[in-house]
Amino acid sequence: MSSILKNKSDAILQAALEQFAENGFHSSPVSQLATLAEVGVGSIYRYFKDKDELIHAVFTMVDDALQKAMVTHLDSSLSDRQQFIQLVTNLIHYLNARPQEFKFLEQYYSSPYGSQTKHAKFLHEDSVDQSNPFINLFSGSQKGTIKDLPLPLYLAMTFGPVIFLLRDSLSGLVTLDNTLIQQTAEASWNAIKV
Amino acid sequence: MSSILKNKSDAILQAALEQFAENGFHSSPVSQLATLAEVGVGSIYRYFKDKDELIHAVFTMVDDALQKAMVTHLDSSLSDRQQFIQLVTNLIHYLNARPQEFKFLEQYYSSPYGSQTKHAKFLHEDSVDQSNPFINLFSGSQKGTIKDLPLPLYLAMTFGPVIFLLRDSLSGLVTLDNTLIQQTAEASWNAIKV
Amino acid sequence: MSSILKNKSDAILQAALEQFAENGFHSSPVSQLATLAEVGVGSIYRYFKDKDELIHAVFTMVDDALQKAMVTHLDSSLSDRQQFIQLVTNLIHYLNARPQEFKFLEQYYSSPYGSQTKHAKFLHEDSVDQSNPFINLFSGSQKGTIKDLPLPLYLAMTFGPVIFLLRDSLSGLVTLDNTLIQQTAEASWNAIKV
Amino acid sequence: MSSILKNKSDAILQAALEQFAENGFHSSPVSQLATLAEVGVGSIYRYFKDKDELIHAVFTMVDDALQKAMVTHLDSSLSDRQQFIQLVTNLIHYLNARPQEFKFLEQYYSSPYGSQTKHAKFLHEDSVDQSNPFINLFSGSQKGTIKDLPLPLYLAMTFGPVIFLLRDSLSGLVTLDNTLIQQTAEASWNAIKV
DNA sequence: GATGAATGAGACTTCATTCAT
DNA sequence: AATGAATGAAGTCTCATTCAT
Repeated sequence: MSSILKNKSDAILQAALEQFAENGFHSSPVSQLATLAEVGVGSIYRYFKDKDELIHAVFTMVDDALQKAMVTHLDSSLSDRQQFIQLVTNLIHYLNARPQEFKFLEQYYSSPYGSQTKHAKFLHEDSVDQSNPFINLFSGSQKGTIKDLPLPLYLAMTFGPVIFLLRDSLSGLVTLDNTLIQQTAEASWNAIKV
Repeated sequence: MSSILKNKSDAILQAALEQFAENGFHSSPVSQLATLAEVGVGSIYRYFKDKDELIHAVFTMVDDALQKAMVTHLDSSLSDRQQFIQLVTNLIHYLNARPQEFKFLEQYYSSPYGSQTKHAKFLHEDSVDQSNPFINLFSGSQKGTIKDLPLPLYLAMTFGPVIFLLRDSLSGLVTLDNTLIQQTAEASWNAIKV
Repeated sequence: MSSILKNKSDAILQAALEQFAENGFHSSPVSQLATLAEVGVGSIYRYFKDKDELIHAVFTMVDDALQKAMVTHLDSSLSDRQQFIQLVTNLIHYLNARPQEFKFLEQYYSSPYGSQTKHAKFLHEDSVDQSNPFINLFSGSQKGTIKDLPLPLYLAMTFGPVIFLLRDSLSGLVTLDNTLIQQTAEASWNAIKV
Repeated sequence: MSSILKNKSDAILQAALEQFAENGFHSSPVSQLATLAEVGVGSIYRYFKDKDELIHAVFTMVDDALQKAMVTHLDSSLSDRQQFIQLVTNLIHYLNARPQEFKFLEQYYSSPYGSQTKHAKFLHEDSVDQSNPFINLFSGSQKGTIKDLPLPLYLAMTFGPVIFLLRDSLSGLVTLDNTLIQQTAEASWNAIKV
């Protein structure tokens, strides 16, 4: 048996992501995940203590990949504006191509699960290290390229519109073509630039 | 008699809103709603076909009130900029003071329930009537005060950041004081103004 | 529907007693209890928080009845010897006629459930009141009719042999006829009398 | 090789005894026994057909040792009284020092497992051989030292109180010091002596 | 022989919904 | 109209047992 997923754990995570995105946590019985992952129910409990832990594990998987995707092609030799637009563009492209990941995250953050985890990571001291492209970018205020605003507001102006648009895109209410993506990135930049 | 019925129905809706916001749809047994609303379980089924219908009814209640709140004090004699800032300010004040409503909406939209309903209403033809203050505002492009952008992008730049900030506010990650509200509204305006 | 048991709670307790005695706690699925009690599974959880609580409730029911049975016909005007023999006789008759109750108690006391409850009640201060026939009896040492021994030893000499014999009786290894019962009661008395 | 097998089998039996005594049969997963015995789960099934057989094997191990312990130091040249007291003392000392063995036996006998096995062995014809010290002792009636009672009653008066006291001792309700042990043995003797 | 990953039957429990009162 | 006791489908999780390595 040579599955695409090299190990059972990954097969379970992938199946869980699909089901959770499609049906929500509470309409995805563990038995269904097992069927989709082509494993026995009991196997899921070998790899994950319970359903909650599985949900968190899916989050970690999705979030890690998203973090990486966001900073792809971020060239620190470019202007702040160009970097910012690259970042937003990355984000939209990545998530728009991955509706399951986006739906999962939306659901996760607005559930009791995500209320603990949150995107608090952005704001935590220990994540504010120099290697974080965000921080370099938003410290542009010191360089006079962006306004001097509280960090949460930068984040809100960056991620808020993107999330809102992605929802509409997923609903089929709007088509996220390159023009719209470019317009969005520039509008966000205009919101925070000097 | 109809007034008594109205009261009972309202009591149920209110109890449901509280429980749903606090515990989520799936951790709010109908029996618990009944207890909180001080009615019998069976009575809930007299007013609402099933739990799903109740959830949608709560949404309608919350959404209607929100729509009204947003356009409060919108003086069409003011400048587009001032009207826009008033609108965003209304929205933030209203929802920040009503965490239950906000949590409910977040949960509703990112669940299988909301995926159908959506905030599609904003974009539906039949809501694009002249009496809608939004439309007047976003038709400012014709007056040269805001950029000529697709409607969904206006909405994204208006509501996206607000929602993002409100989440952080509810999480306690940020305090939404008047300064921050003002900064947010202006940043959003800068994103779309000419 | 006019059942023998006047209410559902009693029907459940009775069914549970039967099953527990026959198959043990862990081989008596709740679903089976429900079937035997002729109620729905869910109904059991209306009356008892969980299976553990049901087990404890059965114990209370059985133990209460046993306590009453033991002191039946205890005439304090009789001699200590006669009272003692009456007590032991009561106990044997009662439990020998009720194998289910006996099996249940045996199982309960030697399980994690009973380890907490124990027959500690006999030894607890607050049960050592004057209305307790046991205490009056075992305070016979002050009247010179029984030896001056620690209370636990009285209890051991009274109940220990009875329990042991009842086990054999249930196993069919011995027949507890009146002669044997009388011999047992007298042997126990001889063990503690002056 | 056989010595290695023996060790592995013993390790399993010992681990099983500990877990069963501590947690009960049904709260002792085979996997846990394996971990404690430091063997693979599969190995347990090499030595024992299934969990039931393991339970019975533990019983045999514990019971054999107990039988041996009881007749230790039984000097047939001593008086019946002295032999009897030695026997009871042996029993109490042995089991009071081995709470696991005692707990296991209690649980075994009051479970569906023990209902079959029972301590029937005492009463079975084939165990009533002359080499059994019990039989010699209880045939004292023919020598006029003990009353002429049915064998089951002798056993009840001998073992019943001991078991009852040991329970209390394990529960911490009583301390089985030498005085109490002596008093117990004598009380039992008084119950059956002429 | 030894191992432990994999399995699925089956246990406990919850809760939306019904319906007799 | 109002109630809430009763129900059982369905969900989560455990664990004895197997079998490929």
